[in-house]
Formats: sequence, structure tokens, C-alpha cells
Amino acid sequence: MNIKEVAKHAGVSVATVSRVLNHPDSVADKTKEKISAVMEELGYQPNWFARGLNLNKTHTIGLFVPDILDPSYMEIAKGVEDIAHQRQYTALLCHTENDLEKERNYVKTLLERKIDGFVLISTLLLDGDIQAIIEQNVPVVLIGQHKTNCKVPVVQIGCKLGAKKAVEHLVEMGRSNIACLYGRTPKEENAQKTEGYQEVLADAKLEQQPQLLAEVENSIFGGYVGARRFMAGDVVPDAIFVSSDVMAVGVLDALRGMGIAVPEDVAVVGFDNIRMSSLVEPKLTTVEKPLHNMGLSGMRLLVDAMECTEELENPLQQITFEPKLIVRKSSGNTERILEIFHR
Amino acid sequence: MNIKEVAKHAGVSVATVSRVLNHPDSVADKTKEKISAVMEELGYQPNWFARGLNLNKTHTIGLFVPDILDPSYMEIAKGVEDIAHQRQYTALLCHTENDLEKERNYVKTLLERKIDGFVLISTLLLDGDIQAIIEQNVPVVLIGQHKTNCKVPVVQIGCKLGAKKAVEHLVEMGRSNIACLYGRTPKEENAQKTEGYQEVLADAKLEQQPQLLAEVENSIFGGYVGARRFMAGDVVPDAIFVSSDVMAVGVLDALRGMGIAVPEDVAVVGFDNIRMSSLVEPKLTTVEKPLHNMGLSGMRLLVDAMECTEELENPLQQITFEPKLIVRKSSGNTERILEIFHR
DNA sequence: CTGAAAGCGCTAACAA
DNA sequence: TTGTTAGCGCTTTCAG
Repeated sequence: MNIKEVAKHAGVSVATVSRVLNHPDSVADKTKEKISAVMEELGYQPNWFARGLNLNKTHTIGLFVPDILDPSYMEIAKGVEDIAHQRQYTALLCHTENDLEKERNYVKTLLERKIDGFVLISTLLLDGDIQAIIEQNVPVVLIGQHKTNCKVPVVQIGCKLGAKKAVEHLVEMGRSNIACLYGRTPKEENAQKTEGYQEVLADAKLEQQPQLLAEVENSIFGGYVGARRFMAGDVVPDAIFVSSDVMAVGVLDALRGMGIAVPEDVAVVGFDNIRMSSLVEPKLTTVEKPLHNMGLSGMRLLVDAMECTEELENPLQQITFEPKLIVRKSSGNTERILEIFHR
Repeated sequence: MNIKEVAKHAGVSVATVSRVLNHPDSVADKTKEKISAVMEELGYQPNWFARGLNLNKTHTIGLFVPDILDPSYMEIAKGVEDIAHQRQYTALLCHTENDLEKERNYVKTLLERKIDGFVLISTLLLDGDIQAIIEQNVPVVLIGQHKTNCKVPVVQIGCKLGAKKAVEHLVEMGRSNIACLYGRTPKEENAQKTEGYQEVLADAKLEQQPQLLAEVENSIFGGYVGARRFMAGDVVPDAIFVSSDVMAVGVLDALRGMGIAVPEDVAVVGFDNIRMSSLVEPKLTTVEKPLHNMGLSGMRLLVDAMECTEELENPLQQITFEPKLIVRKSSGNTERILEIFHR
């Protein structure tokens, strides 16, 4: 079933059929109706490849996610998808597994397939890679802090500020041996977080113990391993700031396994406020990251970039959300009023 | 950069260039080398659309997932992706949000784009929908039990048997008011599970309380709501069999919030054995579903179907995994030896 | 083993 | 408003 058949059945030329698909306004209502009816009747579906061959547009975007098992990324992805659907874009979810080679592969594949834009969540791509995409006139939006000189819109949260709020809270709760456990990825964000951590310690005139700063894999297991390592060291912390809730869940599990009471012996603060945070015991004090919202904003920026054909030099767009501390039980607060059920 | 350019630079015809891409054996080694060199030099990439237009094959599959925030589905998806990568297929992850219309939409989009096959995890599609895909000669594999007469390979787990093992365990633990909280989706699996639940009660000569059987949304929140409803009813259960771990986590949270001790007052058993199950407090007794493995198997079946061009009437393939009960603390067992750390 | 040329199904410039 | 027709970039017969 092709356009020729439709044309024949409708008694018009292929051009007219093509027009009702692409520029409906330029066709007389009568013919339009007639053609639509024939299309319906014949169950006609335009051929995707023939179309792409001419248009080089696909109304499709690539959405890169480092880890599909990590809910903090997936909630962002959900936000991106919501806007994509709303604007009739198909989003191709690409699971990059925190692997630069895989990312590059996907970029290549998707560019071949002429997708209209990229939303990269916590990507590992380097400036060169990103620049190469932009030079093909395919817009890119970054979600998550990223060290780059490329002129691409970025949606992020103030990681350093968030970390400071978290650690300041621990200081206020009277903790003095505060450890920081951060993930290997995403790089820049964790750098910011540890920087914030160190600044607060310095401001509070607390000595920085190098043994109390450690990097692990960004996963539940990573958190588990990290916590055990801290507790087995020669400087035992009385609080741990963890760079993600996923890791923090592992930390809690490790401490429980060792019979260490949270928050009495060790206070724990996470980062992200994923749903699970309020479901573990004790409920996790954390820094809220507006995950879903960041996804929405990111995709909106991309749509703007894709659909605004005029090369208006829009000022470099950068959306920075403000982190908010959510105090629950794991950090040792006694006033439980702030504990509410977060769906 | 197109095939014409390459041909010109190499001093051959486009046909020959095309041949080194598609049937390298039919080209003289010398010319082949020459052409490959030119391709490299010019950074030539065959045009995806032109190619598809002729071949109608894309080495791409569609992978349907009902909920990207549900780790039980995502672990299956990960398994599918692993094999896909290994066999050089690109997997398009489609988030269907448990919405039949969305699923149909994706089917339409992907068929247009000539993907080579579908892996459907707990799909809502009806026989008619699936039949329509098969008739286009695009193979389909189902993961998860599904009521269908279509001749498609299915990868599943014995849900009824799993449920029976879970409930029998509760009976053995001395519980007599056993509730069953099951999810709205996936339909067939939950039907099987409740059936298993009822059979065990009957066999144990325990009275079935209709108030102790309830359906809720398959999510943490659904579990939360369901547990509260049970505990507020006029027949209070002393055990709850929950059809998924995700829901069970919500159940545990609800009980904790109401000050009800698990497993002392109420025992809880889940289903799936997601990673989180061993991280909640108390650790969750559950029925193991080999999620990753089911994904691997499903994709292997699909590859077989896609690459076996000969229409050999292979016997209807159906892989059924055996469910295994994993006893942890939440069901009230006192011998803790079985509690191990599941990464 | 290689080349010429006919499509694949569609879009868009150009003509009418 | 509609039709004619030349591509888009590639694969594949058919001849040589």
C-alpha cells in the first residue's frame, strides 16, 4: 500500500496525496476529504523511510539514561517523556550504562537515524562529542551538572548548595566526625557535593579526616561497601553524608547489619529524595532534587531548540533548581513533625 | 557524503560500493580494499533511510515496559538489552505506562519504522493486536503470563505455584487469617496468584474471608493503601500475601506507620525478589522470579525467530521458570540462617 | 567481477 | 488548487 495506490483510487496525483499529509491547507476541502477517506479505507500508512529520505526529520528524540535501575534517573526520564508525548515526539530511551563507548555508539546510531534532538541525563560525553552533534545542527540539552564549554542548555540543581545544607544540618545536630561518601558518577555533581561538604567542615572549624571521604560505585551496593569501610577504619564517623539516596539505602543496610543504630550512633543524610527514601527505616533525611520537574524542563528546552528554526541567538539557557533539605529521622532530629508520607 | 562520492573517489560504480557493504564476498579483494579505504577517508556512513527503503530491515527491536519506575520490570528489560547488544541489535525501550492505547500507538509507530521484532513485557495487548503484528511477519515474544491463543513464544514463571509456596509457608508459620493483596496489573499473573492463594486456604481448611482479598494499583502506594484498608476492616489479618515486592514495600511502610509489628502481629510475603526486598526492615520473605534471566531468555527466543528465515514450524516455544521461596524475616521465621545479603 | 539503470515511496519545485 | 517530474541514497537485477 503506497501513495500511488491511494492517488489512483482517489483519482488524483501523488502530489496531492502527499500534500494532504504535509500541507493540508493547500488542498481543497473536497479533495482532502475524498483522499482521507481513501486512505482510511485502504489502511494507508506513509512509508517511514521514504519520508525520512526526503525530510531528514523524524519527530523523535534520543533520551540517554545512565542506569535504568536507578530511580533517580528514571524519574527524570519520566518527566522528559511526559513532555515528549504531549508534543507528539517519540522518545527513544537509551540505556548507556555509564559507559562512554556505549554513549558514543548511541550517538552515532541516532544521528544516522536522523533524530531531531538529544536529552542527555548525566552524560559522560566530552565537549568534542557534544560539539560534533551540534555541528550537525541537532540540538542537545544536558540534564545534570556537566563541565562543558559547549553552548548547550543545561538543567541542573545546585549540588554544592544542597550538600552544604545537608552537612550544615549534621553539624547543627551536634555531629563532629562527619564522613562523605560520594559516587563515581556523575562526576561533576559529586565534585560539587564534596566541595560543599569540605567548605562546611572548614567553616565549622571541624578537622577534615581524609579517611572520612570516599568514592564508591553509585549504587546500593556501593553504599553498602562504603559504609562498612568507614566503620572498619581507624576514625569512626558519627554521621555520613551520602551523595545519593540510592547509595544511602545501602549505607543504612550496612549499618543495620553491623548493629549500629541510626541515627543514635551514626546519622545519615542522602541526596535526591527518591520515593524509597521515606520507606526505609529510619526514614531518610535527604536533599530534595526535583527530578520529575527537571525532566519536564529539559524536554521543554529541547522542544524550543528543535522548533525554533530561526537561529535567534537566544541567551545560553541554564535552569538551576534550588535544593531543599528534607529532614526525617535518619539524621537524628527529634521533632518528627516534618515527617510526612511522600508518595 | 553519499555512495556516489565514494564511487567517484574510488573510481568504481555505485553498485560496487553497495556490494562491499552488502555482499563483500562478491567483490575482488583489491577493489574491496580500495573502496574500504576511501570510505574510511571520507567518513562515509550509509544513509539509514535509503537503506531501509530498500531492505525493510533495521536490526532494531521494540521492548515494551509497563512502568519504568518499577524495578521488577526494569531488571527484565536489562536482561533483554544484554542479549540485544550482544547480538548487535538496537533495543528501543518503550514505556507504555500500563495503557493499552499507548501500547497500540507504539506498535503502530514501530511497525512503520520496520523494526525486526517485539519483546512485550506484561503487555495489555489483545490477541487481535498481537495477531496483526505477526501477520506483518514481525516476530513477537511475550514475557509474563498472558491469556492468548496466538502462536507466540512466552517466557513466564509459575505464578500460581509461586503463590502457593508463599501462602503455604504462611500457613506453616501458624497464620490463619491470611489476606491477599494483589495488583491490578498484570492481569493474568495476578489471577493465577490469587487462585493459588485460594487453593492453599481451601486445602488447609481455612475459611476464606472475602474482605481479606483486595485489588489495588501495582505500586508502593497501592500496597500502602491496601494494607491500611485491611487493618481498618472488621476481619484483621495476621498475615498478608502481596503479589509484588514493590507493593509489599508499601505494605510494610503502612504497617510500620500504624505501629503494627512485622512479623509478630502481621507476617508479610511478597513476590519477585527485587533488590530492595532485602534492604527493607524487616527483610522481606518473597518468591523469587528470575527477572534478569527471563529477559535474557526472551530476547534469545526473539533472535531465533528473527533470524531463522526458514519458516520451520518450530513447536510453540514456552519457557516457564520455577518460582523459589526465599525466606527472610518478614514472614516470622526464627531461623535467620537463610538471610543473606542479596546484592 | 563490475557497471548501467531501474526502482524503493515520498516530497517539493515548477508548471499549468 | 492540482499535476508532472526530478530527485533523496541505496540495492539489485541484468548485461557484459
